[in-house]
Order: sequence, then structure tokens, then C-alpha cells
Amino acid sequence: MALASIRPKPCTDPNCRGRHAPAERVALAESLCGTRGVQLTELRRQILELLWESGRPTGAYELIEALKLRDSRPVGPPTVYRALEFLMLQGLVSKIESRNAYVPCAHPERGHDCLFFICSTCGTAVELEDPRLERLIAEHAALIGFRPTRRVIEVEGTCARCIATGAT
Amino acid sequence: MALASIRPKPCTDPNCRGRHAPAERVALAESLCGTRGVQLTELRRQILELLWESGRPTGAYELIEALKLRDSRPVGPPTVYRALEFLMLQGLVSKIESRNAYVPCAHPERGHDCLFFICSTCGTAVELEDPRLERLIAEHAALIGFRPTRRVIEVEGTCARCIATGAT
DNA sequence: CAACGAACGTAATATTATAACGTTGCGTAC
DNA sequence: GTACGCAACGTTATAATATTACGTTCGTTG
Repeated sequence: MALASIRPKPCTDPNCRGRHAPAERVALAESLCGTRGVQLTELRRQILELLWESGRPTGAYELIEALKLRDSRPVGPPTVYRALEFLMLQGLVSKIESRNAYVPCAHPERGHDCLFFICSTCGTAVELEDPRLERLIAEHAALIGFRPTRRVIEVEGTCARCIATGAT
Repeated sequence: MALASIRPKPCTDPNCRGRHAPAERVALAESLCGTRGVQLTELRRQILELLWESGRPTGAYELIEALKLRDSRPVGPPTVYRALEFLMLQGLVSKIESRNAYVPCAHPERGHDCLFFICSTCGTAVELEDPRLERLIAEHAALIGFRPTRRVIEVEGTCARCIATGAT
């Protein structure tokens, strides 16, 4: 576990928007899993890496393809879905429900309540955090006696870049 | 179009949580479609009715089953998906992305930015509105130059009723 | 070593959604 | 009234996403 010893400093910028090097983020994941006593196996690590390298929400079947190309490793859907489930449980990955696709979480060390802005044109997803948003939701939940377990907040639209380049 | 003339008063309670009579809501939909010059056809109306009567997020294939039972009308998936697309465009229905299911919107007359609380145990979905939430999202969007077209806000958890009855 | 459990492999299948093309019915121009 | 256009719906096939059920491997533990 050489990577686990790197243990990078947590990013404290809530607006970093996920601009981190894949290797650095994977190292953080190794470290976190070590601390938690769970196994970031080879397969799970590879999938996390692929998600970081992809740079946009990636479907389970795309991951299957990528794994096949990467090291001629033929994995079936259940294998990938199990790995994704693990990664989501550990807060290392989020599912973008409106796209049936998966993205790595920039800040697993800070819990996993994310707000995603997803560009319909280029497909990129930007991850943000906002405690005020979480507070508002918690407030409504309390009012109706609801106990939340997961929050899905996804905003679809057109990103600045695609607006600028005039892409549809 | 007898129903269209009923034109019920819009509900002004943002916390009514969708407790409306199906017939009343369908009448409102008729009225809105009339105003907009679009057709709430028999099929579309029936699907909207089924969604109101169901009382919980309902899948497209459940709707197909329900239509078959209702008046032995065998409809294919494309037919139902087209009707759902129309209803969503008109703001009469929302898709719950985390469940691949559809719910009627309580307040199509007020735009369709909804916040859903979905109970993992009993499956019911409660619809809320909160301008503060919409403002926060708009604020973030503006900061990153993003132009939103759709907002998906879904909170999964356990509803008050299921907490009380101790259901898992 | 035997028993166990976590992770992964494999085959089959379920569930959700769409593509492609044909049909119907209705309004309008000529 | 006939021909055209258009919106809605029908039909067949298939794509895309996800899960069930069961078997294998391998390291740990008693």
C-alpha cells in the first residue's frame, strides 16, 4: 500500500469544482479506505481511476468497455455494479440519476452531499457543495418529520463554455 | 370539453403537499392545456388520472398495465413514453429520476421546480416548493455562468408515518 | 484442516427506454 | 371533394441499464 502513505491534504475549497489530479484523488481514496478498514481492491481502484480520467459522468457499460480495453479484462455487469455500489457507499462516487451515469466525488472526506451542474451539450458535470442548501432541505425534512438518507440535486442546462462557443 | 369550464381556483399553499382530489387536478390540467392551445387527449388524460390515483411514483410499465386493466386498452411503451413526455413538457408531471417513476405535479400553473421527499419504505413522494432553494441554485449557476433548464431535487429517506409505525 | 466470509466470475433475465416506420383522423387549400 | 400536411397514436424490434441466482477463489480464523 505505497499510495496510502501519500495522504494528501484535504482540499478546503468548496468551489474547487473537482479540478484535481486523478492520481491524487485515488491516493486519497486509498487512504480513506485504509482508515475505515475497507478494501479498495484492484478492480474498485481501477474503476475509480477510470471515472477520474473520464472527466464526465460515465455509464456502467462504458466502464465495462474501458476495463476491457485497459487490460483486456472482461468483467460482467454485476461485477461493475458491485464495485460502484461499494464506491458509492464509501462516498467516493455519486450516481447522476438523470443520466444513469457515475462521477467520482471530489471530497469523500467531507460527506457526500453534492450539487451537480450537468451540461446537456458537452456532458460535463460540475460538483458543488453548499451548506445553506443542505440546511434548507434539513429544515423542510424536519417540518414534515422526514428522515433523509440521500439527497439528489442535479441541475441540467448549458455550461459557460458551451454558451460561449455557441454549441447547441 | 365540459371539464375545462370548471377551472378550479389555483392552490396558493406551497405546503399543501399535493393533497388534492384527482378529478380537480385533471380539470386544472384540461383548463391549462386549453389556454395553451395544446391537446390533452384521452390517452394523456387517462395517464394523468392514473398518476393522481396511484398516489406514489409510478413506472411507465405500471401505467401500461393499468391502462390494460382499466379499459382493456393495450398500449405499447412508445405510446406511454410519448404521453409522459408531453405531460412533462406541460409541467403536469415530473419524473423522479432516482426511481425511474413519474408523479403528477400539484401546481403546473406555477412552473415546475419541485423538491421531492421520497420514502424508501412506503414509496410515497411528497412535493414541496421553496423559492429560497431555487434562488440558491440560481446563484450558484450564475457564478459559474451556467444556464439551467431543469432542476432535479430528490431527497430519499423515511417518512414520518413509516418512522412512527416502525416499518423498516 | 474445516468453516467462514468477502470479493469476484458467469449466465440468464428483468426493467426501462428508444428507433424506425406505418396508420388514423382531422383541418385546410385548391 | 380530393389531396395535402400534420399531430397523435400503433406496432415491431431492439437498445440501454440493472439485477438475480448461483458458482469460484482466496485469505482468515478457530
